[in-house]
Amino acid sequence: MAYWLFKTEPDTFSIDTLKAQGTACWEGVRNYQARNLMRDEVKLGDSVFIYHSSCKNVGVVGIATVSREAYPDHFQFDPESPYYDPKSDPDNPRWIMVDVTYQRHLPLVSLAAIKANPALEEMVLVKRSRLSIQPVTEAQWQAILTMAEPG
DNA sequence: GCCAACGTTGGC
DNA sequence: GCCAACGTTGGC
Repeated sequence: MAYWLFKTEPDTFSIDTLKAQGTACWEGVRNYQARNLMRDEVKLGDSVFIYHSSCKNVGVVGIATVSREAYPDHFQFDPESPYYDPKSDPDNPRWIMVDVTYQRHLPLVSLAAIKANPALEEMVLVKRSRLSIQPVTEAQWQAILTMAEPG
């Protein structure tokens, strides 16, 4: 069982949207390193922190689980989609997605709080913030849970 | 809106 | 394969 952090811009897709949908496909990942993680390492039943980026309150806002492993992201073939990729071959799709299922909200654990916690200084979020699909260690997972729900 | 970090593209 | 130009991410 592995742990992950998935970033989303809440103006486009928030934890509340995920809660309303229950299960949602995580489309639009267009970065090779993030794609490779989803393709090779994100497994059914893994736990995921949902992280809101590019908004007023950036940070971890909830938990989901992986409910379907990698399959082609059909938006790459849709010219109307912002995720359209004309260079992707339908016989060999370049981009994939996974499905996630809502578990629960957490009280916001802000990026500033994460950066201020010495136990989290090795987090990918802190060291290499731009990756949109990130591995989280069990220790990091527990540390953030404790920050969200002390005691 | 600014801008630093960093990923991608394309000429050579 | 190098690297400059360019585009995107994302915090602030």
